[in-house]
Amino acid sequence: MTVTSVHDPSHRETLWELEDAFERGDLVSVFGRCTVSYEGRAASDLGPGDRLLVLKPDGAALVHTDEGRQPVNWQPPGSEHRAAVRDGRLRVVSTRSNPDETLTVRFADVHQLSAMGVTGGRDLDLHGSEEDLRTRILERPALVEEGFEPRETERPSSAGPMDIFGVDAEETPVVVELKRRRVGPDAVGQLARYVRALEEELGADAATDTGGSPAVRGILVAPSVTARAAERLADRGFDHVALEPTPAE
Amino acid sequence: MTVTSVHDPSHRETLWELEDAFERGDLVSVFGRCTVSYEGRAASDLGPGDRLLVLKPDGAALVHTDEGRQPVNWQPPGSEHRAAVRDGRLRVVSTRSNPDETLTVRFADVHQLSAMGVTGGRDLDLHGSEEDLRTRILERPALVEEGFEPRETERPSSAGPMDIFGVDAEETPVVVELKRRRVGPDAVGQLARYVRALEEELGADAATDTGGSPAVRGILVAPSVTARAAERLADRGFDHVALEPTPAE
DNA sequence: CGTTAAATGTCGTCA
DNA sequence: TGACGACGTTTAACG
Repeated sequence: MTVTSVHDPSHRETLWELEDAFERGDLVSVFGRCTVSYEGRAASDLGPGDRLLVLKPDGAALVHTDEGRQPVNWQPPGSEHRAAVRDGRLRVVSTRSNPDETLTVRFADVHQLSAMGVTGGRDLDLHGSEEDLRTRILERPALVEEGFEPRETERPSSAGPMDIFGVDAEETPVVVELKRRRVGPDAVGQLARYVRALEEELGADAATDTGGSPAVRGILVAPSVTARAAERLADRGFDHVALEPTPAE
Repeated sequence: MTVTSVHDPSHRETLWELEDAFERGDLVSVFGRCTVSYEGRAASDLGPGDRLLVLKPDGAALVHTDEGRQPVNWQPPGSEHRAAVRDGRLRVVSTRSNPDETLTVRFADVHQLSAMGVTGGRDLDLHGSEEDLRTRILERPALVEEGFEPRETERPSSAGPMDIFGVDAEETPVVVELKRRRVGPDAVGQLARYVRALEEELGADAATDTGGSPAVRGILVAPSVTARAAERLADRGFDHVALEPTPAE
């Protein structure tokens, strides 16, 4: 592991270090005073100020100010970084295509440059996602409802794949939509599309009869729902089951 | 503007520099070999590897590997950073509440630390957003349709505020939903909710008559729509108007 | 605070 | 490559 570090370098010196770092595939961070402009899906301009520019060997570029989780400007992985000195000023340009986008960072001053060859793990072990919720339910279907029997996950339909397809104790088809956290109205709409698609598939004649039980049931599994989502659930005759992706401690 | 920079510092030396930097409100970047663990809405663990840790004075923390636009782990603004040396090893912990979340970075080695007091502009001038699209239409309503007349923007309804409310040449109420880019089925659902809410508001009796024209029209303005979104638009009897947020060059 | 919808969302997966 | 939905989404606006 090698780290390059230069303090208050000249623009031309920074250029050399950047070119070397690109060559080596280093992860680069540059502190400096700069302006930033972007043109692509949208367009933006950012006046002079001190920022942190991060350049990654996979093509990602990030411009960070002293605030926010999000970079003020960026370029996604797959972009190409180039550096040059024009009129004695360092300029870093990152471009990509599809869509065509360009990020330009013009430095007035470079305060600090570091570059590091990165080794070691990149694989994050993350738990508590929607997949954990699915696993939990498949292991213990009664968490959804007594007598619920999962038949298929990611079952295809004309409205896309539904999270879990199964039947209830009465053998009525059930579409289960999973959300790892509190949901709004959009999730109900998603569930409704799956239910409708399945009803059509099973035959329009099987549609809800007046006063009868529905041909296809919809169950939304989520820790909780907003008031508006609850309304829409009631409208559609869907059920909500309160369940966390991981068991409460 | 002052930049602090130390190369291959000891863990204890890093601790001092970090505490000073927190005190000054500096933007900090640390290159080093570390493990990362997170616990909060979800939980994750990341094995040993070289990473870039960015600590911001507003409480944001970012852990970046050599890949991806997104940090592999992070903490949002408003968190609190603390640093300590335990068993001779530097440990940086960032915590926040509501929800309770903790990010812990344990360093095996610190390669480089830089800290900078940030001054200068943070205000980004961004154009090409949905607001530009709204402005464009309000200036030239015929872009939506000949005879379209906007009456209100952000008009409230029981389903939330609609982007543009107006009437067509026949004085039929029109709900316009704006999207700055190609849209999927979710946008049609959003438009449908607004149209239904407005129909209910204007009186259920005004609902679509058999073969008659609808009581309330829905128009989706977006550069383009996916196939499934087009289906749903047709189902609902809504129109699509192809329009970019900024005029084509 | 909670709710809602936008975003240069980003990122994976699958056809 | 485009479409689709999850994400520890983040972020801003509004009640």
